[in-house]
Amino acid sequence: MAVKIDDVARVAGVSKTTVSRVLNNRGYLSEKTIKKVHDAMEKLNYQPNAVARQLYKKETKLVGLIFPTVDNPFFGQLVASLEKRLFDAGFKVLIGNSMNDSLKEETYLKELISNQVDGLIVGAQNRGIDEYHKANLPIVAIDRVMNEDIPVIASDNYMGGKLATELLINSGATHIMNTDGPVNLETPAHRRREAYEDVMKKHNMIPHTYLVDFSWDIDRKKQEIEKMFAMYPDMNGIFVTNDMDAALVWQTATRLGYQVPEDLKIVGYDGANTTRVLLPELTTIEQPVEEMSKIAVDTLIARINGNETPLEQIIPVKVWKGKSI
Amino acid sequence: MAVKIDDVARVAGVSKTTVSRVLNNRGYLSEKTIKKVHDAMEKLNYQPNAVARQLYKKETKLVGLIFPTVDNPFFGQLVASLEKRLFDAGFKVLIGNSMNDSLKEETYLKELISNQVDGLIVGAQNRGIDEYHKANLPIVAIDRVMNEDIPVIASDNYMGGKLATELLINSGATHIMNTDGPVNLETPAHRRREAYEDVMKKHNMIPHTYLVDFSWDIDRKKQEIEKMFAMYPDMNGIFVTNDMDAALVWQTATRLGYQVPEDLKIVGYDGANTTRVLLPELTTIEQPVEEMSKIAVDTLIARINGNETPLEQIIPVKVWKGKSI
DNA sequence: AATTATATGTCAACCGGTTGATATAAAATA
DNA sequence: TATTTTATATCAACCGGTTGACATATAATT
Repeated sequence: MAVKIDDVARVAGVSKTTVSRVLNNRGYLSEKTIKKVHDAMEKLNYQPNAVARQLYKKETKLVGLIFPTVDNPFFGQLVASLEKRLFDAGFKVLIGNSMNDSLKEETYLKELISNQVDGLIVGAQNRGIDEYHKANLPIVAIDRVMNEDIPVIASDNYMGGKLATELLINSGATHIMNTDGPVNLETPAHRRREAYEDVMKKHNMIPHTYLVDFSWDIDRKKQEIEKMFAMYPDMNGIFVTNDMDAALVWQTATRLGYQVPEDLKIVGYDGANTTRVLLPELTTIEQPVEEMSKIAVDTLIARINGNETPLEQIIPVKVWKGKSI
Repeated sequence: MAVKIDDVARVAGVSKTTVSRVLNNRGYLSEKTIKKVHDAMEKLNYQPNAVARQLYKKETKLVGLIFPTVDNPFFGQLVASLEKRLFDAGFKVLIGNSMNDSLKEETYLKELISNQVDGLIVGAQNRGIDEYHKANLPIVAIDRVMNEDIPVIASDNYMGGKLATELLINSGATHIMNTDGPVNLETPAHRRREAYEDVMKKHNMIPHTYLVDFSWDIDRKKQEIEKMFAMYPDMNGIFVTNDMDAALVWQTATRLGYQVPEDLKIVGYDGANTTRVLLPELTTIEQPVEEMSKIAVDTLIARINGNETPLEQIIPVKVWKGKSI
């Protein structure tokens, strides 16, 4: 049977209330009493039952994270960073990997609410989950548009798309493609494509976007990319909307006999830690993961404390110079 | 104010107990009553308070994961997989990234215990945390030796080290190095080095292991690897204990003018999803992440249910054939 | 000596569910 | 018709902390 506060009180020879006072550092306490209580806790190896406290306090110090998966350089780094910052701010993290499954995302949302999380940071990409509206809970979204009153943190996707396209043009590419996820998914990431289209038009080039769905598995992606090469044989530059796909494009290009960057120039997007170690040659647009994470956590905590926060916070991106342009 | 069970009872015109019965599907209930209650829950958008239930039931359906970080291809994939399997088994996941910080690991452990998790899966690499012994809790360790009575799941590290070294020898390398983490850390991963040493000796070669600490940052690692190249100029083969480090070795080699695999043959370890996409050219020993994850979750659930489990479960590895040997 | 500040204790209510014991009404059986 | 069985609902205690109200005792200050 687990040690409880009454056991500590008995061993320390004080009342339950006094032990609770020591635990919460409230009210008048003498050094002697504090020591007695601490000794008893030590002796019994007492760990207060957070669940009991949570029930009374209506505060769990838990934050839920709902993201597609941590098995991805960008989301892995983002979640790791969020977790660290939340830990430093005294929160524990309940995690849900929704991986393109609306039902799973909805289930997670319900369970997290049921577990009384103090707040939620959401980066999953599913649609039509109106529970978020009903959830009377502080929520912050990363790179995702949700309800009007849910603050969104995003990298400067438009600037990123613009930089990427300009890099390709300036390095001499003339037939430049773009990849993007499904258009009907309303994410700020689509601004990358908008910027690509704007820049292309400004340079009197015809934009072509090719669909590569985030949820496809590797083999499916490889097939589709191969199709793209077949459909657009003059392509000599491509802005790929994330680095994992960019790696696949590069590999396919090599397999088909293209030299990168001579025959094909590639620019990716994300620039996560892992990618920069495993594939530093890939020129890419680096998302400010640390800043996004910091602002997301700060914003969430502000909301939890009932403070006003901006509804949209856009953070500048950087170019990682590889050897693919 | 949140909706509670009494509100549902009032709206449905039944008692609190009846609502609880409906929620838990216990005792005699008429169809009519069930419908009334469901309608009321729907109408009020009721979510039961899991914390209250947890307090009474002494069961949280929470599992804690303590791992170094999810910002790493191997751990990211492993955690994603564990999370998925635990979710399917009805558990939610509380995550702690301990990143080589014993104090943080200990803090996590205490908080997870305090949060009454039903079990723990640990893959962190810190030493001397005896709280695990005191924790009267089902625990499973992945690739880590802990208490005698805590079951360990690991890939066949010895076989992996043997395969890696033999690959290098068979491809013609004659001066073969090995990297490993600190020796004083008792992890099953050291069996890779033991195998390397055994195979080298068997072939009448002198084994040399070079320390690369998992906790060093990228720049530090790069420096140390560069030092290694300076110290061992005849090196023409190397078995690197993880793929991220192997990528750094490869890059350093290229920078110093080595051709891979002509001048230097490299074999890594881990073979995670992300690595195989971003750097498929790296020949590596592939850990059976999915199997390890499955066995870890099955073992934990068995322990939670009070069943006996094997104390050590070793899972075979595979070779991923790249172009680095 | 009277007043105030400090230290500690007891008690009971509370947080929001769960559940064994118990009551009541309807249906079945004697 | 009386009694037992079955179906359904209610009551109150409980899970393990926290907290406000109130009592008491000692120490410090006026």
